Amino acid sequence: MASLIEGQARPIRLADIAKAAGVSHGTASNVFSRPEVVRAEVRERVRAVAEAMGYAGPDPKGRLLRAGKVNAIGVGTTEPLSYFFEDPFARVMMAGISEACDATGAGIALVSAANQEKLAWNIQSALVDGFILFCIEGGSRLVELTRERRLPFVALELGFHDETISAIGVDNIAGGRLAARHLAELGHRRFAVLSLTLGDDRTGFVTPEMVRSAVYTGTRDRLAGYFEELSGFGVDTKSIPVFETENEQRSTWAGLEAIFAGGERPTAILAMSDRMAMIAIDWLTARGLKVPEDVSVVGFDGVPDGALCDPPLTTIAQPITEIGRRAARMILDYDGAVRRETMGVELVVRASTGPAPIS
Amino acid sequence: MASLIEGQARPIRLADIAKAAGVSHGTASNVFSRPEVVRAEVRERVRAVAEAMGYAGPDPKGRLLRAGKVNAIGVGTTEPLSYFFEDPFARVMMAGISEACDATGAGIALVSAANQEKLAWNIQSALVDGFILFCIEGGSRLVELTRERRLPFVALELGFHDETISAIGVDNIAGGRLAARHLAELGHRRFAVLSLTLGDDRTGFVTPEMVRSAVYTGTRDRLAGYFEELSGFGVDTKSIPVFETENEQRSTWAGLEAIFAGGERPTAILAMSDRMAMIAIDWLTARGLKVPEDVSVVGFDGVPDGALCDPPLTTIAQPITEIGRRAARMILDYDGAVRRETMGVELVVRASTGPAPIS
DNA sequence: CATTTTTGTTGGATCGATTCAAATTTCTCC
DNA sequence: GGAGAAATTTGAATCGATCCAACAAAAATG
Repeated sequence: MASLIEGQARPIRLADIAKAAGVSHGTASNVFSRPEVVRAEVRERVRAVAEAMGYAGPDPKGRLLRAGKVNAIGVGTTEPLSYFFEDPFARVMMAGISEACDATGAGIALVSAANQEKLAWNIQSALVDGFILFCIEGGSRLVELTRERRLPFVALELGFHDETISAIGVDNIAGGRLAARHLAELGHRRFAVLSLTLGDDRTGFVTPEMVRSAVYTGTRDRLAGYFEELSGFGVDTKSIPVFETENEQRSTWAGLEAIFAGGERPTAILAMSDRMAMIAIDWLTARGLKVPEDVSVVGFDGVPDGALCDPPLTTIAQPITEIGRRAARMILDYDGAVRRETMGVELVVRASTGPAPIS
Repeated sequence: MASLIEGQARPIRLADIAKAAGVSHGTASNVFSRPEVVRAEVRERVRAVAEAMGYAGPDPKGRLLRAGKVNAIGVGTTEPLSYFFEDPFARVMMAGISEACDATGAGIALVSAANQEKLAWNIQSALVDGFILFCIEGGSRLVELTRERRLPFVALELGFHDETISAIGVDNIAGGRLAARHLAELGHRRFAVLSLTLGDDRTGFVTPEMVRSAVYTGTRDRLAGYFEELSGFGVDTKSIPVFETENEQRSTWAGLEAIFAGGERPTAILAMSDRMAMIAIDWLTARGLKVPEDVSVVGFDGVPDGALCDPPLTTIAQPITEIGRRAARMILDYDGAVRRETMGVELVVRASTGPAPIS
């Protein structure tokens, strides 16, 4: 049926249809975008001509320029694109963003890049009305690049203090306290911390000065929460080993090796992400240490995988989906204001934590 | 620094800075897109003016219209957007697509919609150079809508025979045979099949006539593979219950209930997706039936979750990531040809299958 | 110094639609 | 039949850039 898809040469434009049907551009345009204002007879004639000529419908590229709004939001990260589909935290967040976008019919464009130049280019040329930024490693660079685009944007998990930009985060101090209190109440007194990064591209043990000069306030606050609470239980926080990792297996293993190489082994591990916590559980189990009988582990984030692992993970749950929804709505309903929201977190007790072993 | 982001009234255009800097718009354009052709002195002057006026850089909307190519590929489905982040099969596929896109710097736009009208609109207005279609339920509608856009597209997991469109799929017959042979060689003789849908929106037991008139040839072929192979082992395939599900929990449970309500219980289940297979394992375990001692289960797809579940799932693995990569490249390197590729599958034996129980 | 080459700049045309004020046609109703 | 109202249609202007042929200026060459 219809015409063959030959003559690849020059795609048919609305103007071609208008001429062929003997009407003006204006009318031809109306046939597609506001059919009710065109007389039925004319409308059908134009439609027939369009069909016969194999017109694909008004090209969104043209419409876009006129309309101004793209009706899509960009989600950016410095990780490779596959991060969105593989990382459990990102996935739940994306589900929340998707929900808000689905509700208003907005699209989602994923923005990322292997290297910095490409990232800059991709951000500059993304066809979106605003950005949601996953600020992990190199978040400040990402924010800087995005700021130049002068489009609304929201930073997620904002790792640094910049009051001039919109952001949604969680109460990291409260989360840290909740985790620490839970373990302390179970009788634990010897701890170790698997920390997210405090600055860019570094792993290893952390000193108090490094904490003070932390770039990422999220990390700093969780640590502060842990320490404040533990101090209240009479724990000497200065002696707690804090190992900075990159939230992946290699550096987390290195951290665990280093922590367990010392003489006084911890009976409880405070991990700043569920991912690290689960890696830690695997590592401990492989070493013959039972979780939670020998070592308790508490994570942070509350990703669904945590409930499925063995043993199920005790964690500080963030309202990830809700954060995603709100972030998307901030962009969709942008009103020019800088908004900063802090969401609450809650302790979810599962089976990776238990009473401190009798020493 | 720079100028305040006030005067929201009218964003600055390239033409504005050209005038302010006293150069033509052609030169101003060159400053941003081909800086090497403009004299250093002029270039810096224009840049300074742009900076001072708070110019956000050339608007991609404008560039796009001229350039013609969007440099992004659309991935469409009839499921809600969150499908891409939640379904394990989709996630692996997206990882493959992401990889190819990352490599060439192309973007990904997710296209989906709650209802049909919105879906049509979203497909019509997606800013992409081509589409990759997840053809699940309602795949034919999706293909029809996309065809009207007259942009290159590839169907994934093509569920119906339409030789005029590009598609990438797997050898479903071979996969079916592999699964069936494995079980038959373990001594199984009583089977049940948890099938994907043969047509749209139906669940329940399947009759031979329904198989013959199947809309989805993928489903039909897997079934054919199962039956051909089992016949070779002397199994009466006519007596094998085949239950059509929607690849989710509710209908899969219903299928299992129906299958196990009968007198002669199967010792082996052939599931057409890993998802169903895992749901089946849970259901059986909850019923007190041991997998694989009492009932063996083999899945189809080879998603990573299958290796993690308990017991780890024996399955027919598709090269999902590779399919994704190829699909993306088909769009990125589109040459006007209709391509149809069939990928091989392989049997991955894990712990969900074992010798048939002695009856 | 005249001529060619090289290098930089200009401004009109174009990409493909939408919009809206003005012009035209059609319809109502006396 | 004609005035006035209502319904349609027109066509120029616009969205924001890039491209390119033509021109101008500066540099190199004979």
